[in-house]
Amino acid sequence: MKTIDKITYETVKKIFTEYLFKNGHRKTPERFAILKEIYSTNGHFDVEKLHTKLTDKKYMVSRATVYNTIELLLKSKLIIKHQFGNNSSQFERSYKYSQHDHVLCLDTGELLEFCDPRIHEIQESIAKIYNMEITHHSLTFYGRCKDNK
Amino acid sequence: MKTIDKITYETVKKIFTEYLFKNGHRKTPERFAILKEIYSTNGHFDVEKLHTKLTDKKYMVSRATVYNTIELLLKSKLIIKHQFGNNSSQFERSYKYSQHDHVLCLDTGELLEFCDPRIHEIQESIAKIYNMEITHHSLTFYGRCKDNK
DNA sequence: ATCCATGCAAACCGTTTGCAAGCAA
DNA sequence: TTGCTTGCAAACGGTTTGCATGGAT
Repeated sequence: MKTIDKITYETVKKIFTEYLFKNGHRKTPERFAILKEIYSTNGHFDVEKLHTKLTDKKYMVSRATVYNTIELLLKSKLIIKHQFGNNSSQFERSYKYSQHDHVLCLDTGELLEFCDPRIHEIQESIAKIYNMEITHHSLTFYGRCKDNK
Repeated sequence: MKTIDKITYETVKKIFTEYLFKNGHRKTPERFAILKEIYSTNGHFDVEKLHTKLTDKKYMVSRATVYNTIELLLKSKLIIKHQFGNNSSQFERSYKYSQHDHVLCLDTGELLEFCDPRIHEIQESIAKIYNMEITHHSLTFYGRCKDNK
């Protein structure tokens, strides 16, 4: 059983509260329950998984509200979205989570994370060549673990 | 009006024919019509776009057959699949098309291509660190063109 | 009291599937 | 002739939407 990091949660709660206030959205208990659930665990999740975890904990939130809140959390930069090629979108918390990329094992579905400074260098080259402002990127390597017999 | 490169088409036709034969699939006119249509144009396409182009040319193929053939073309490595974050999958021909990555303009939807050798270097590092065999990767930068007023 | 947010269910849309008819081998 | 392939339509699954009810302000 993983307990939530109180300081981290207080911080993201504050960020979210400010975002909601600035954009004229209401502070509803559902929205904070969802934020708390997300920041209570590490790793990736999809909407279904998140919704199930909430309802399992007897916190009844509708799927529609989860989708709505996910949208707000994306805009407030508290989570990021990934599309790894499966049908459903994957999300992960982004506050205090160092920017990283992924390696997906095609055999086991295991998802590893890595960080390589050369990506940032490539990004700067691209920005210069195309005269663009790059806001973000998505990099995933697909492969197989050799030690898998 | 773009005309198909005869030599390229003859080559991919041969590759596809061999793939079908080796895997016990039949050589149907629909499959080759789809292959030809794909290799008649550059750039990215989704299933809907491809299906429309075929039926516009009075070549009536069902969507189901397009999906089926796309699957075979993916397996025979004649096309590759991308998921840029929209709902629908994007594809592009891959034979004689140098491996490249993408830059997507968030304002215009314009899709640029680039190739940077450093990605291959990162890939080799990852393969070594995680003891994996990397089969492919997906890298997309998202940003905005500065010269767009 | 206002009116945005929630919850439910229906709608949506890209993709997959089941099945009868067609055609490659 | 055999049985894989096609085409159609229905099913599927993640996501979005419409609307009545509820609750934040």
